[in-house]
Order: sequence, then structure tokens, then C-alpha cells
Amino acid sequence: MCRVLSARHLDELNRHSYRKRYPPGQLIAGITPDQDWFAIVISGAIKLTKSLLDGRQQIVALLFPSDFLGRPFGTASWHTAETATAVELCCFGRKHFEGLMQDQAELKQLFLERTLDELELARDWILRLGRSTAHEKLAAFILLVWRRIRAPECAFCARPEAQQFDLPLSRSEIADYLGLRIETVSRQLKTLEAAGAIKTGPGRTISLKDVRALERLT
Amino acid sequence: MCRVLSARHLDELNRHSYRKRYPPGQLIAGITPDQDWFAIVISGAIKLTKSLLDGRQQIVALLFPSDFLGRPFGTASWHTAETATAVELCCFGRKHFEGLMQDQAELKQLFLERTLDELELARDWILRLGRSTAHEKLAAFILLVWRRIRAPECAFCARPEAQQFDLPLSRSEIADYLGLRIETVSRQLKTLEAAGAIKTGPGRTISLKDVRALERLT
DNA sequence: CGAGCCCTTGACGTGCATCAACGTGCGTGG
DNA sequence: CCACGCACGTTGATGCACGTCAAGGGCTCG
Repeated sequence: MCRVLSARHLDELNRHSYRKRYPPGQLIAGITPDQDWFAIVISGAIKLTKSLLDGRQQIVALLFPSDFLGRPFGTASWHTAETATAVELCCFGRKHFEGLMQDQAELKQLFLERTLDELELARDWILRLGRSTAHEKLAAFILLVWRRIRAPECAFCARPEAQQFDLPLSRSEIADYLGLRIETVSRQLKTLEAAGAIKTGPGRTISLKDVRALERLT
Repeated sequence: MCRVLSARHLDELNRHSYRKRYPPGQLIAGITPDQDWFAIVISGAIKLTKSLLDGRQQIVALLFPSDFLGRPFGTASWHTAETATAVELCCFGRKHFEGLMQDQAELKQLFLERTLDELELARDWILRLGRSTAHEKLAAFILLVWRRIRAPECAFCARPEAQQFDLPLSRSEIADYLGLRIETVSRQLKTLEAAGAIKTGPGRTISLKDVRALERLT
């Protein structure tokens, strides 16, 4: 945001924002049709999930630092938001943020372009879910996390060159993200490890051994 | 658009627009990073498809009358657009449309909200692809087409009460949309027919026999 | 009439789900 | 201290939904 807003506008924005912190695995209240706030992710990772009536559920998006959370303007956005790791948010009152957008064309423009980017990402994911095999999905997932974690917006997440990092999701969350079962996730990780592409550590640690091989798999 | 723009603005918009018609199954040129126009679908249906390097492809969105086609502002949107049926578009020069949006807050606001809706739809589809079985996918697809075809924006498509209509896609396109194979699509349609939910006619005709049953399947 | 699509139908194969058992680490309470 | 439960992950055996392969039917077009 610093790139598009003037110092004066940034000031105004900051005066009306407040920080919130959440522990891992916590439902973030208020993601309902009448949600009254709006936020930007400062650190951590957030899952947006949708589910069918019988309980099957699917993570439809992962949010990382610099991503927006919440839907201003209008109608229901029917999913839940839950923290995957510890999370810090920068929040605004919804009405207030909408007002700021109306006043400051640059802010609205930024939000619009981000939304277009999100749409593009969602459609990429549609391609993945519809047309990839289990190991392709896992390779894509690992690379996606790696890229987001090293991104400049994520200043405190990891050194740019780190080949080793922690996945922000548990096995069952990965399964929900990739449209698989947890056993399949486990087995495919072993397969990737056997192929020499990665090395799984204790907990959720993972080391990249052969990025090229992973990329070839996607 | 008539709802949000003043008569004067509508006039201005119209003066700078032009109509284009396409036959079925035709690639719509210019959906590339440097696309120089922008359009609204007047009639017909358009497929947006993405594909992997080895040729597997997936339809990531279907556009119906009143939907926007094209990405203003900035970066590449990497997919192709192809007509499914005969299509009529209302086009604008890209630069010109961007200018209009900057001048007329209501237009930009409309576009933003539409984009947010599209994002929501894309995520619903992620849930479908990740977590539904083949017949659930088909039931959902049939209902989706039915609803869009009866929608008020689609004034000339079908009578609101029509239980019989034509699918805008061939079997292999349906397969590409649902992440299935064409044989599976064919068989699942038969299953739905055997269950008394639909009746398949000649060509792409379909009649709904039991909407409730279809809805229960989704 | 034959060529080429699109669609259907059947037989068969396989990737992933399902079911079940077990190991591991961690907190809780006896 | 161990016993216990519990969440999480792994591993193996089995099953099934959907993919794959192959053949054939109906349609349109030259």
C-alpha cells in the first residue's frame, strides 16, 4: 500500500487501523454476510474454507502477508476464515475502509487489481484440481508455499535463499486444500522424497532438494 | 449497467462501443497480456480455458450474457477465450473503457463488485472440483446452466419457466469444465436420466424432470 | 457412398479412497 | 513415575469410481 498512497493518506489509514493477533487454528469471527471489518494480513497464514452440507470441506484459498481478508461492498461471501499458523492482522472498520476507498481512487484501484489477481489465482487452482494428479498437486503446493514465504512482503518469514521451511498446514489441511485424503498426501510426500525432490523433516519441516524436479512435475 | 449509470454516461458509453458477432467454436482473438479491448457479453456463451503444457485442459469459467470479458488494468491474464455458442459482444477500446472507469466511479464500482462475485463463483467451483463426485458435478452443471439461461439478463435466451433447453457445451467441453472424461459425462447423464431427474433429447437438448432431485445431489 | 465428428457402450485397468492398524509425541491425571 | 487418552502421521490391504482403450452408431457434409 505504501507504493500507491501518499504520506498523508497513509497517516489517515493508520490512525483508523488496529492490530489483532490470533493463535493457530482459530476461527476468525465475523466472516459472514454482515461482517463489519476488513483486514490485511501482516504475518502468518489464513485458510478460507467452504464446505458441502454433508461435511466434506475444501480450502478455497490461502492468505499470506499482504493479502486482503474480507469482502467490502455488498453481498454475502460464504466461507469461513481460520488461522493456520499464528496470525497478525491489520484491521479497519468496514464502513470506514469503504469510505477511504471512495475518497482515494488509488486505494480502490489497488484493491481492484488485487481482486483480479486473486481471481486469476483461483482459476489456476481450478486447473490444478480438475486436471492434475496427486503428486503434481503436492509439488505445486510445496512450490506455492515456498514462493509466498520467500516473497518480499513476507519480510520476517524466511531468508530468501532458505531451502528449508515449515509448511503452514497440517496433513489434513493440505488434503483439504488439494482435494485429496490425508493418506494420499502422506504417501505422495514419501514418493517425492524417494524421488529426491524434497526431504521431510520432523513436524512440518520440509527441505527442497531439487526445485527443478518439482517444477517439472507441475 | 443501466442501473448504475446516468443517461448521459450511458450515451457516452454507447457512442464508443461497437458490436461483434462470432460463430460457435471460434477463438476470440486478443485474450493475451496485451489485449486492447474489453467487452460485455450480449448473447451466447463463452468458455475461458487454461491448459497444462502437456495438453490437458480445463474450462475455468463460463461467461453468459451480462458478464464481462477481458482484464483491464495491468498484467497478463493467461487463458484463452473461445465461443461455445454463437456470441454477440459489446466491445470497447481498452484504454477508453479504463478512462471511463476512472471518470465514473459508479462504473468502476460495478466492475469491482462483479469481479468480487466472479471470485466467489470461482471458489465455489474449486469446492465442486475438489470434493464432488461425477454425478454431483453434472447435477451442479445442469442447474448452473439452467439458472443462467433463465436469468433476466438473458432476455432472449429462454422463457423463465422452460424446463427444456439446450446445453451450450458439447460433451467434451462439459468434461473439460467438470474435470472429467467424456465417457464419464455420457454415463453420468444416463444415470441421471435413469434416476428420473432429467431427460436427454436429441443433440444437446435436455429437459428437467425433477429439479428437487438435482438440487439434492449438489 | 465414404469420411469425419460426436456420442454411446462395453471391458478392463488404475489412482486414489476407504478401512484398519499401529507408532509417536504430548498433555493430563493417577 | 507410569498409565492413559488424544491428535497426528504413517503404512498396508482392499475396494471402487473414474480413466483408458476399443468398437460401433448416428449425424452431417462432400
